[in-house]
Amino acid sequence: MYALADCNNFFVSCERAFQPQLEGRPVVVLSNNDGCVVARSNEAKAIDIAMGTPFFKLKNLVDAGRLEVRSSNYTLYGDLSHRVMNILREAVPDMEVYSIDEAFLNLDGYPEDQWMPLCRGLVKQVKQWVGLPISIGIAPSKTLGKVANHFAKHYGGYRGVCAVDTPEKRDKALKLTPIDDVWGVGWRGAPKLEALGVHTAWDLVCKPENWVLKHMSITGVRTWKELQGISCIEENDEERRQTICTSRSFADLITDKDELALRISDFAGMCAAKLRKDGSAAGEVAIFLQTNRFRSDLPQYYPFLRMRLETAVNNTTEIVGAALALLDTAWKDGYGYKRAGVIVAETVPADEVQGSLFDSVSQEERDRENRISAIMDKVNSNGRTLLRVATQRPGHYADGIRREHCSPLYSTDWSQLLVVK
DNA sequence: TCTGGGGTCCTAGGACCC
DNA sequence: TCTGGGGTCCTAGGACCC
Repeated sequence: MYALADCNNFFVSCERAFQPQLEGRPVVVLSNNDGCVVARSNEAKAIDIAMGTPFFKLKNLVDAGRLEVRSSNYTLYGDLSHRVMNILREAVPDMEVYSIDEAFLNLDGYPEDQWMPLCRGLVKQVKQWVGLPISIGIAPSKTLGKVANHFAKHYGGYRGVCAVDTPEKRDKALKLTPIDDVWGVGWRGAPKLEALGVHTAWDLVCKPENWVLKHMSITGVRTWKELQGISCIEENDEERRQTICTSRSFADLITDKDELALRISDFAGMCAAKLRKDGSAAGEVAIFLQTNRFRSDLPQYYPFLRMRLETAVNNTTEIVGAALALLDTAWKDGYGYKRAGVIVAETVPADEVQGSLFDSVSQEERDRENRISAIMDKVNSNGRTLLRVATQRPGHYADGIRREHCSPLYSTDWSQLLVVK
């Protein structure tokens, strides 16, 4: 039996935890670069602000005082997420952090009559200790947990916790769940299923397995089983990511190669640090550049280049070097670059790297680079990039990214808090 | 003027092997 | 003119998630 704990309107709730004047008001949080809406309060949803709306379309609402807006503050959200997860883990150690605002708690081993009081207690505790509202759905599969969570979130009568733990409750819940609300059925799949006469989760469950396999493939069959309470989505317990990407859009178009090289160095350095954090090394480095696709008046160019490394590495110097070599090939004058990124792939455990006979870098050199990277990690451990290679950008990595409505780092940076006061 | 960032899994099709 | 059968591996692209 699973309990899916999910923070309500997470980014907005994080802002509200420190700015109670936002309570009861329509609030949106924007993506990086103040691009588009990525989180909405219930009041913002009520005035039909869609997920992904470009911010410039909402400026008049903000100017009229009818909408509150905040830039995304991932340092704040990450810190509050940790606090929530620690509370949940304390209560149910067998848990899987699924995303920044969601976790699956494994209730197996807890007596059935304790599920509800345990989860109600967690809702109350997270609100009291962190100031965030959460909802919990209890069910025998993760997909049904999502369904239960949806009811907990949208109907006040459940007081934050809904259990779909009997066949009767399950059938009733499935009949009330539109097919496009089902976890695993996306915006492309839903219209297709609608056309085939499947409008609710219940309609899908009523189809035979071979029908589901034919129209939805193997992943659809898993969803179909999960909706019947047969758990078949396992935890991804692989701690090593297979690919790691660091990318950003820029506030202004970049037309200077050296300027772009600074950003690419930064992204590559961040990828290398993420690799080391995972205990991984990458066998491939790739970069991509993108012009502004909305500017039909300007020439467009979307290069994606990659190179295999002789030996898998995770030190900053070599990853940055590879990325800059790719930039040399990818760069073309005459374009305005709006977005760029670095991807490291083909990851392997750092302590199981296969050496190469033909490696151009000696083991001594690499050991030295690895030691330097280890020192960088220690010095940079408070989240700030104080130590960097010379091709990286001076100043904070977020330079060049628009964040005009950003809250202070309330929970992690006392100096900023005092300045605001 | 202004439109995000970071992942995983599955499938189809091509290249290649015998 | 007629032109097999059975595999594996890799890649690109699609679909999904948050």
